[in-house]
Amino acid sequence: MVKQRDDSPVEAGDAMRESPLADDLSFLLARANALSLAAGNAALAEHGLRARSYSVLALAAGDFRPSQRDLAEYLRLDPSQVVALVDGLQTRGLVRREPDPTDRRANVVVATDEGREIYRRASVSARDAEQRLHRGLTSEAREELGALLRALAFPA
Amino acid sequence: MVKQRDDSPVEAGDAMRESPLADDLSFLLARANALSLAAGNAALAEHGLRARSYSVLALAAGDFRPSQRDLAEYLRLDPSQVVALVDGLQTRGLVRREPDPTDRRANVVVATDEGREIYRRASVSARDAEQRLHRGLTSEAREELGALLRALAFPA
DNA sequence: TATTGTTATACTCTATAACTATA
DNA sequence: TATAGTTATAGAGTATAACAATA
Repeated sequence: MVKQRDDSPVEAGDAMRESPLADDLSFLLARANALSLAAGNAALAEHGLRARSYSVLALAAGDFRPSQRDLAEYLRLDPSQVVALVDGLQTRGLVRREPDPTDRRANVVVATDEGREIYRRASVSARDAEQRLHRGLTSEAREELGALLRALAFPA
Repeated sequence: MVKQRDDSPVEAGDAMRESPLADDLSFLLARANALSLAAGNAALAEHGLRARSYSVLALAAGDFRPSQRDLAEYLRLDPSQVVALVDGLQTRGLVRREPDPTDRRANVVVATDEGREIYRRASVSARDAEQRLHRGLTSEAREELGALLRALAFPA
């Protein structure tokens, strides 16, 4: 994420619409992500979460019983980063490490009842923030964007 | 960017296709950006650049004569980060700070001849990497993705 | 008074290597 | 031999605050 400022994020852009970067999908992706991450972190702050801890909590609150390795792969984090994220959530009582009965090396990360409740509330804030950010798009456009991003995010 | 691993980035995803995050545009944007940034940085490394220095050089190589402030706004960087980026490029002789004749506070950042040449070569590498990453999309899909990302990256 | 570039500082995120206990 | 989790460390990126020169 990049520093969030109060002024409009455009301004200089008006003069640079035809910059060498204007058609660069990597640049557009990075800038869109920076705005999205800034808005997401701001919305999650009242729940004591950030984007990464929120995404770990979201997966722990589902029915997948992901191992830490699963979390690392899905979230594109190094396993060592998952340790710190799970530690933080576990200290707050939002997730538990449970032994995987089929593999004594592995921990399964599951949300506690409180974790599920915090996740539920945080997901409302996150959704609100996202809708505010994407208010310029029709619901069809959002749908299309999701399909295109899924193709990039999870290549065949 | 997240650590780049040799194995497929999917794996855990197969079991989590229907995770609470699977439809989260912010998450998809973050994951797609992580892959894009990793590929971009890898492609730019042989030119001694990274995504951020490349984007500064790209704008300095255009016809805009951007001030450091312009660069900060367009790239969503703090002005203090631009100082460091321009310092690095200037030390390598790829850009110059020129006084803005209309505002003695401001520097205009322009690419040197060598900077333009490095940029030209780097842009080929960047384009190749991007095409490899987006090979799953038709050119119409890429066009559509660009339009949607522009709407998010540069809100009205 | 406000803005441009700058310095300084702290924090978060990313990347790598090595270790242990299991498989 | 390989994998899951962990520890440690370094480097890159993000966020704030303050200052001098200029508008």
